[in-house]
Order: sequence, then structure tokens, then C-alpha cells
Amino acid sequence: MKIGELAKRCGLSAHTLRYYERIGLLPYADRDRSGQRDYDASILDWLEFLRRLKTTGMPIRDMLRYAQMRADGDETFSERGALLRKHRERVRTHLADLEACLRSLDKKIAFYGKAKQRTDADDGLHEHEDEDTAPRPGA
Amino acid sequence: MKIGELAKRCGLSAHTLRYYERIGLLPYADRDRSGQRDYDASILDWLEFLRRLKTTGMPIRDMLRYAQMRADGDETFSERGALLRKHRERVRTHLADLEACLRSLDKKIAFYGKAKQRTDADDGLHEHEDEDTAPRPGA
DNA sequence: CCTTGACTTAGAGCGCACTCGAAGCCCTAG
DNA sequence: CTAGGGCTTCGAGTGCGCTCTAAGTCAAGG
Repeated sequence: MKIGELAKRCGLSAHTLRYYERIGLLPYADRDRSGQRDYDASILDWLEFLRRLKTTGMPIRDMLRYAQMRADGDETFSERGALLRKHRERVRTHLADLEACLRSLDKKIAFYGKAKQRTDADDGLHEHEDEDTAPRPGA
Repeated sequence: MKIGELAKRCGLSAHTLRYYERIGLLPYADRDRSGQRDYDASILDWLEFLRRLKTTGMPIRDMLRYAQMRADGDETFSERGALLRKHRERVRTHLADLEACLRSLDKKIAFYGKAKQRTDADDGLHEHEDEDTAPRPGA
């Protein structure tokens, strides 16, 4: 598979795939006689794994650490596990925060829905103090 | 309340608070006779609202749109509601993606736990689905 | 009085993760 | 034979969201 097709399949641009290889997030791809990258389909699994790390907010430098550890072999096994567990904790925390934000957003939208696009939105306040301040939990 | 205290209370730096004012995310704060900003505690509500938008991934330019609409008054009421509903949809989608990523991460971590820090972790036998990873970077 | 520290401004600089451009090579279809 | 499209390299450029600097003002404490 050439880079164009891989790009289509994984959803990243060819530019980005080359960039990932340059920084070490992707292994150096074999080149055909004319120097073009020739990928094995298995690379898609790694790219999907990277996508999940990225989606969950892991910075590239940490993915790089993981990739490097992997390249370093078995002796880094438990360290890799630890990295992932630590990351999972951050993800869980973030997820909880997001859910709380979503509930606040729901409340605010409910307010917008109820208050019938009229002045009463401003339940008194003006300027920068209206309903936006929302019913806050704590603080 | 002066900017230093507001910074402490809201968790942003004074630099960032001034930056927010500059770009229009915070209203122009009243200055005391010596030119220093003097905040009302109510600004904390707005900052908390902004924090939630930020946490849920809204870019500053969209928060700015919202802030501008609010400043424009009641005629933008339904538009603001629409903006928030649209944002909520994106948040829900993202949340679902995150949860899926978290489940994959759980599986992978389970794999790391089971495979008792031995070779079999890497090389070839990653359950087709657990060890989505396969490369040897660098090179 | 004088120092300390928090504040003011406009603007420059930074880290991240891409994203693009330029110049050139190779293969294929017309 | 030639044009087109996709590929190559690598360095420069982009957009975001801060983050910091420099030079200066001001109020309080020793």
C-alpha cells in the first residue's frame, strides 16, 4: 500500500503520515525501487492505537515515549503498562469532568429553551452577568 | 477584587485574564484610581462558564461569538441557544468516542497485566485486537 | 525615604501538532 | 514523446492558546 491509500484508509493526510515517520511515531517504511513508501496493512492497527491515544489527550511526546519503549523490547514491558495505566487515570478524570460540564450545559440549554427567546433571559442581570453564569455546583 | 486574587480563585494566571480581556472574552474591567482592575465576584461565574466551554473543547473564537452575541442583547437569544445545542452535540459525540477509547485502553491494560511482563507481550501474539501496536519505530 | 511587590501596557515569543511549498523523480496513459 | 499525477525530501509556515518581557506606575511597610 502506498502512502496515498494509507492516508485514505486511516484518515490522516499523507503529509501527516510522513511527519509521523519523521518524528518516530511510525517506523521507517520500506521503500520500493523508486523510493516510494510501501506499507503493510498491519500499520493500520498501530495508527488506530495512536488515534485513540490522541483522542484521549495524550501528547505526541508521550506516544513517542511509548513507541520508543516498545522498540526497546521486553525489558520495558511493565513500564509501558504503567504509562498506560497512568494515562487511563487521567482519561477517567477528564471524562468525569466532561460529564459534569455536559450536565451544566444541559441545564443552561434548558434555561434557553424555557425562557422563550425573550428578555427574561436576562433574569435581571445585564452586561456580562446573565444566565450564563448558570447554576454552579460548589464555588 | 484585584487581578491577582481573581487569578488565584479561578485558576487562571493574571496574564491569561488580561489576555482574555484583550481579546474580548472578559468585559473591560473597571479600574481603580491607580488604573488597576477591580473585579466583582460575579465575574467568577462567567469564568467558570468559559472553563466549561473550554473543557468541552470549544475554541476561543466560538466563545467569542457567544460573548459577542450576549453583549448584543436579547435579539441574539435563540441564536445563542442554537450555538450551545450544536456544541452539546459535538460534546456528546466526543464523549462517546472517548468512552470507546477508554474501553480499548482497558483491554490493552488487561493484556499488559495478564501477559506478565514477558516477551509474549509484543512480538507476534497480540490477540489480533489487544495489541493494536506492531511497529518498531526509529530506524 | 526607599524598597518591595503587585499592578499596568503593547507586543514578542513559545510549544504543539500539523500543513504546506518547492524542486525534483518515476510511472503510466494518450 | 509528453503530460499528468503521485510520490520523494526537508525546511518553512500556520493557527491556537497562551506566556512572558520590558518599561513603567503605584501603595504599603520597615
